[in-house]
Amino acid sequence: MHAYRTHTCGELRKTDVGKRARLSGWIHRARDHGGLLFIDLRDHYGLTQCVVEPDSPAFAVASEGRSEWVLTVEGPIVARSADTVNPNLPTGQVELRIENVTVQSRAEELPLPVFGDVDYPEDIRLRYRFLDLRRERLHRNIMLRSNVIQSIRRRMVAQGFTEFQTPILTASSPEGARDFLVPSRIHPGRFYALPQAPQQFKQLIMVAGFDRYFQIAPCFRDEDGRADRSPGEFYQLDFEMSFVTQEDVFAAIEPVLAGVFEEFAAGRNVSGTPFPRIPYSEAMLRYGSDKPDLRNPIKIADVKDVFDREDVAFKAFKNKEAVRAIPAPGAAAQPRSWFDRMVDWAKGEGAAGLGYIVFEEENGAVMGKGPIAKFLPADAISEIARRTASKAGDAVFFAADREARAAHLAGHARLKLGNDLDLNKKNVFEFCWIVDFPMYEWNEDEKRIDFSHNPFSMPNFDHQRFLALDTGDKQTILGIKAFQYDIVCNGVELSSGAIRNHKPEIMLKAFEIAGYAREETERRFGGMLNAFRFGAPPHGGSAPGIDRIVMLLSDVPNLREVTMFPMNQQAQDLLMGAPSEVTPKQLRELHIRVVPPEKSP
RNA sequence: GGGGGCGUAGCUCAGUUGGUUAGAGCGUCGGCCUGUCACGCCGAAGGUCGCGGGUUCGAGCCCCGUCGCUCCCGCCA
Repeated sequence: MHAYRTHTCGELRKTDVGKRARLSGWIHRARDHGGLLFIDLRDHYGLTQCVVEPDSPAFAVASEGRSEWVLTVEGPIVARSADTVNPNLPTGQVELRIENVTVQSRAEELPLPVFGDVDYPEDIRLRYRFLDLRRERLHRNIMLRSNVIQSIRRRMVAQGFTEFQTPILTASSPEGARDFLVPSRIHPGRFYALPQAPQQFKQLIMVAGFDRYFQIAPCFRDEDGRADRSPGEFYQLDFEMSFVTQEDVFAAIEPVLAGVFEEFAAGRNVSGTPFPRIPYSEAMLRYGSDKPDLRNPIKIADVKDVFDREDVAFKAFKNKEAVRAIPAPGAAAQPRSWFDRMVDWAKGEGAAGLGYIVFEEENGAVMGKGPIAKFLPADAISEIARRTASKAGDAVFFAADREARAAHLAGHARLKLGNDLDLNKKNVFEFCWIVDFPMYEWNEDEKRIDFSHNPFSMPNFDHQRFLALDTGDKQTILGIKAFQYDIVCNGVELSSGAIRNHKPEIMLKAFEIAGYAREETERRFGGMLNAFRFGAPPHGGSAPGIDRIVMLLSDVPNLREVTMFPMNQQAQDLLMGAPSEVTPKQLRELHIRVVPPEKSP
């Protein structure tokens, strides 16, 4: 007989009755009846009830056991009587009658109970992560994560992709985030950087002729955390393809994502392929966001021209850069206080206010009510109703401001209304692509043109005209779209990707437009530019976030629920005690001197 | 860097307008219990009310500061 177990704790069934078994696991729960002792023994696979009778030589030892001790028990498998079967347990038909027991390991009083389903404070959960991970929900989430990654690998390989590893110690990279730096012992004063993403490497892999690459890639960014953004490190399904158009990239990755989501949807619906493609400008108008949650049926409308009409007496929205109408279906039934709370909420979001109109039926016609309705002629109100698909019983809110702020407020109001009015579809994964991102944006603070997203995207613009552009032609430049695209699912940005700019002249010009002299671009990205001078295939790819995929599938609001050993929001590992101080010897070898921040008095 | 919330027993929490010795459940320890599966019953131990200062006859509660955790803004594709 094996030293520790003949079966797992999730394995025994009625057909095993009569066998002898040896099980090892943790005491999940013990019920001591004095004359009879039940121990629920738990391992990775499940739970088995074990019984000791007082005449058993094992009784004395077993009755000492407490929660989370590790035991090995041995004895016959017996059937439970009909009235003692536990239908909630896969092993509930049988129990192991303990004849021998060995205590493998004792447990002190627990700082975090494994049994039960109570929420505990994050810092205790993180400090005792090994206990938290024993608990059913987290254990299940971590297994889901592993299964999702396995499924992704299988599907990517089936699509003809090959997995390669890229360096972890590399050079400071061109993404916008702060780098984690690693000092070089051999080269005083020089530093490696951990990759923010394997962006340049995967492009070099394409230049090297490997055609279709992927990697479950660790990425490192020294930025502050959020519930859906781990501080420090996270994983992406990084992939890249040669000789492809944007549509080829979509066609390659859609079935992988849709397939993974269907495989693990557990009864939830997955919107079909192809995913809808929504131009960035339309997303910002209709959803007020570049990551629209399509479970929410509300669509924002542009009504600036209605309020600018001469016969509209309402002055507050005149000459605003944008006026957006956010429909609130069914909201006419809400009390006045509900509308007041919406207005207060908008002020909390930094808005001057939030006008609204309530649509009511009167003599067979739809009438507008509310504080601003009396300033609008009937046909203006019906035009607003038409554009927002509103009918009697509905309401409409207005956001008027500079274009970006109006879109932002309208987008947030849309989400709030979807939640508050319970309008959102349930148990569904709604995917979409956001396409046609602008290549550049105007930086009002510094009065200059910036890359609006990834500087390595190919402009969707005639190449000859692009090379001939006057860098001062602001209007044309701000109108240039890039071959760049995001995947969004249920309002969560899963990935960003692009068809890359593989032509050195166009890249130098693209950077020149954003204010980088050719010499500077050569200096910063010379490695890649140089590679592109020796035969670079047109290529593109993307990088869906693994953690966020698992978060959506396991329906949790926080990345720590799907990460084995996460850091806290302050980017500390409370279990291992990272970051930590190091010895003076280590610092000397690395040519590092620490200058502590000055304490303000 | 900024804003909100939280901090009371090992754990989850309650704690009235500032008023006697700060309570409950789980856990721990002791006792009883032969069919439980959130076992039950009896009893006990366990507290720097995050920390420091202040107001007050009196502070878990009010004020100031500070630390920790968390969520958000900034930041981050």
